[in-house]
Amino acid sequence: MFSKACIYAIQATIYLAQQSGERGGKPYTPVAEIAQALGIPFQFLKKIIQTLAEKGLLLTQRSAKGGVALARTANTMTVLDVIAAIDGVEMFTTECILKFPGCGNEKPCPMHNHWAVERVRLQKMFQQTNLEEVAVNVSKGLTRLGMIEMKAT
Amino acid sequence: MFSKACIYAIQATIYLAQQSGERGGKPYTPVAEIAQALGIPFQFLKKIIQTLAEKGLLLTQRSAKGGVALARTANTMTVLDVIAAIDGVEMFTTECILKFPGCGNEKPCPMHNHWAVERVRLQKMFQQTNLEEVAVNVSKGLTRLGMIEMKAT
DNA sequence: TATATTAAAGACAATATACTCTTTTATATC
DNA sequence: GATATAAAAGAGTATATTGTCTTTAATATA
Ligand code: SF4
Ligand code: SF4
Repeated sequence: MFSKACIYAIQATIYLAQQSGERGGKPYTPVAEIAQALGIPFQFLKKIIQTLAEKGLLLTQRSAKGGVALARTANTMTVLDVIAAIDGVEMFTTECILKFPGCGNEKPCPMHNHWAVERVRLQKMFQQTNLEEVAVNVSKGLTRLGMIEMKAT
Repeated sequence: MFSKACIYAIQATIYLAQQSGERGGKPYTPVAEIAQALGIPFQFLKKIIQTLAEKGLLLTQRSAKGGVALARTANTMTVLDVIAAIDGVEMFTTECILKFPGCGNEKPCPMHNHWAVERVRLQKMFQQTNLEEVAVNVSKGLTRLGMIEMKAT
């Protein structure tokens, strides 16, 4: 469905959304902390975060007290925004099932009529889910962000 | 979404479904013909077809006049059957979005509540689509199986 | 200004997926 | 039975993705 990089990006941004409401004078979170907390390979996560920063989703700051932070408030950033930055939205638009070049309504593959309905639902689902609401559920302990449940902070 | 092998498997089985109603005294289709017609790498397709045969979806026959054929009538074989044989059904059951081990209703990831609804719809969609109906649409020219439209046969 | 901390950058390594080649085996047909 | 055709089997190659390492640059703070 999604690349490993994309999954890590989703986890990391949700983690940042969780932090953003909570640390008063500490606006940035070091990448090492995120990687540690979520069990994501540190060096790999750095590259992913660079990409997210290039796409304007994150702010980065070097030096002590540096790290990364969401570029906008968590409730204005959707899971789809994150997916779009890493894997792109092609899976919801053109490259879905049989991935024929130039496919679509005029030149459909055999699954098109069925799939065209579903993919809109999927895209909407990711678009309507913003990082804040997800982060709140994680903080409440209703869902987990990593391999083990995280305790409420 | 699906591996290349899985996509090729779907295309090939639909092609066979298309043939099955049409060739009277020629029950088997050579893999080379399928690969040629659909623009799939021949050697790769052979391996995929071996897997489908091992899983009981296809019958194979060596020698001249040999080839492969569907093991059941096309209207009793679903697209989900083909997907299950190659990529498995994990994406519809356990390994969907964030792919945490042991996840599910009790230990959900942040997308679980949304996704759990969608994945059932997706699985049903592939389960309710059998190869015959798809093949008929291809034969009618309503949909295409390869990079260019196939003409009605 | 010196130091410690952290991101940026890019080369590199490991793994997984996609694809190819060669040899062998079965069997229909002549 | 000899021959030709096509699948079976398995080793090998190529490419993409995932993950690691090292060096450099920025900057907050002491
Ligand atoms: S024809 Fe439709 S369903 Fe098929 S791959 Fe193209 S956009 Fe997707
Ligand atoms: S928690 Fe649910 S949605 Fe998330 S990966 Fe597991 S099964 Fe899929």
